[in-house]
Amino acid sequence: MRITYKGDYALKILLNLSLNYQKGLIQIKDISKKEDIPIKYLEQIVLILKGAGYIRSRRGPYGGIQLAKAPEKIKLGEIIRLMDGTTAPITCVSKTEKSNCNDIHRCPFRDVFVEIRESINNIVDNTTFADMVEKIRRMSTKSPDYSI
Amino acid sequence: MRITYKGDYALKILLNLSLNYQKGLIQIKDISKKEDIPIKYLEQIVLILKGAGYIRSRRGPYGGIQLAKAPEKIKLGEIIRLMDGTTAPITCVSKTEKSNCNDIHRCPFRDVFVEIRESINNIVDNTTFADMVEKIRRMSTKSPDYSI
DNA sequence: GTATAGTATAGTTAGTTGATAGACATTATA
DNA sequence: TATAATGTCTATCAACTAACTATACTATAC
Repeated sequence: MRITYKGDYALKILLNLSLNYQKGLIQIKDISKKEDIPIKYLEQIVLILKGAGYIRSRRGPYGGIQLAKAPEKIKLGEIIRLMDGTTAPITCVSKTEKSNCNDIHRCPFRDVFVEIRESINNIVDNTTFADMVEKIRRMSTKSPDYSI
Repeated sequence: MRITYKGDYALKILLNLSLNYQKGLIQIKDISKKEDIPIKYLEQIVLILKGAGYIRSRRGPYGGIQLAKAPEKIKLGEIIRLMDGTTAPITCVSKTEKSNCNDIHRCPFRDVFVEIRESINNIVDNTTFADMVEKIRRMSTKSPDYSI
């Protein structure tokens, strides 16, 4: 698994929205400024997240975006797979992408790769954005930097 | 971490050499045929492995390559890092590559990424080519396919 | 001296990533 | 209803990387 900027940006977007869950709309340009993400690139990522059902939006003045699901219902793994593809270290052991391994039964590395994949999944599929929010709240009771 | 063909090929090369450890030289072209790796690409990878001290070679007729270290001394992690870079899922938590994270103390994802990195390292740095050889021997007592 | 096999470096091709640009659609409100 | 604010959509591009290809060179055995 490799997390690219795209995936990292997506995580940051959803984190910001999670911190403002049920507090109204947040504007893309404000997230752009706060997280230092190029606005036009951010827009594209937002559209993907919206297309996948994670975000709701409203256009026009005072418009903006907000979470469409509760933070505790969104796992990091879903977002990483959505943006960057499989969590497997190599496609020959991916559950979500095609492989072209030809001697699947003789390769001694395979078990190792499967073990890695499972370790990763065990983490990313058991961590939600609610966990991230809680971590921030614990880190600083005031958490001034995340109130947009 | 993502393992590319380059890394995968390197693992296969060293596995073949491990299976023939202390049994003389193996020719690049034979590994190329057996593992179906384009020979010119394979040569480049062999040079990297040689430069890093994993392989010894002799040119000319009856030349070839062989392991320069015992299989139990070579960890999968070393090879993956050599060929494909850090094992971290994102450079902000890499020990071996530079990062440009600017709020290292406020990012709640960081701990998750560190946990993933450590899980991966725990696997790849505790598995050697001797383990792979043993796995093959167990899988088939004859292991006919690996005798070049 | 010639064939063999590794060494070295440069070039090619295809795909991905990260980003920019501009036109378009929707909405609030004056 | 006009206007400005905001998200939506599509196209394009530069940089990078992966994977491979080509060609010339060097050392060695016989």
